Amino acid sequence: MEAGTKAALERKCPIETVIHVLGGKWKPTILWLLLDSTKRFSELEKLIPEVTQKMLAQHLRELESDQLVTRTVYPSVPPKVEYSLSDYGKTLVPVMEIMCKWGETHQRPGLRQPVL
Amino acid sequence: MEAGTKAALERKCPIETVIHVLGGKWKPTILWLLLDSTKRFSELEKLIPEVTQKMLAQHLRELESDQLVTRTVYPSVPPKVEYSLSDYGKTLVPVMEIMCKWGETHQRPGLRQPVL
DNA sequence: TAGGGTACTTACTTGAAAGTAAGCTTTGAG
DNA sequence: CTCAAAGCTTACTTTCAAGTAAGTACCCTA
Repeated sequence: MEAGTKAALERKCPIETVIHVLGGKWKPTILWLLLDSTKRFSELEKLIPEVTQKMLAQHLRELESDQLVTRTVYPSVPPKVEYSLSDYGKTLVPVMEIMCKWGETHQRPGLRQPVL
Repeated sequence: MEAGTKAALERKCPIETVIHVLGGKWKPTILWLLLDSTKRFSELEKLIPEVTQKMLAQHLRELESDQLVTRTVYPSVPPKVEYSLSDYGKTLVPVMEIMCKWGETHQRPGLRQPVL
């Protein structure tokens, strides 16, 4: 660990942890959809038409490695893979809800807008 | 507005709005410090030694244009500029608190860690 | 007249995230 | 024998946030 890193860790705002796990371009949307119900890869593709297979796969892998999402493979042909919000992922739900609420209320013209 | 954008806007998760305003590398830290009290540019520099003047200025300008932060210039020599959390910025406090809490609880080894 | 303090800005470079396009695997159906 | 379906992976390119380093403006003090 290099000099300064420990101090940085101590001062580092825990908010960044949340931003880190939710911070991928499509992650909030994916989690939001999974909150509703378990979904297959192809269902997510259809529900988020702008996302590429690469990004969807990558974000799902990251959410899985963060343990927010559970991946279940059914060894059938053609393959079937289901993604669902884990119990751990569900601990994020109140956080997402309050973020959502603020976002809805305060998303308005005149402020800098996120890039679509 | 190009094709698809409207649909994207409608489906777009409001969580992204929050991530957008808090999403700069130093923004959560800056807001956290301003929540405590009004601070000068040079004070923020000292409190966040890793940030460069460029990034601090840029983030402060963005927070100001998002109306979360108020910038007050005192026309003295040498110049004095104070930054404080606006009333609007204060509406974000409960959101930041719950994010912080989740971050503190769930920041742990074994998960993908944010880049320092 | 030279230097110092405060609060920046500008030009350039680096690196990570995201996008594009194509390929792979397995097996049953035509 | 070939194709389609599902769920990816790989190689390459583009975009954009962040970092580096230097410069600017102002007036005061020594």
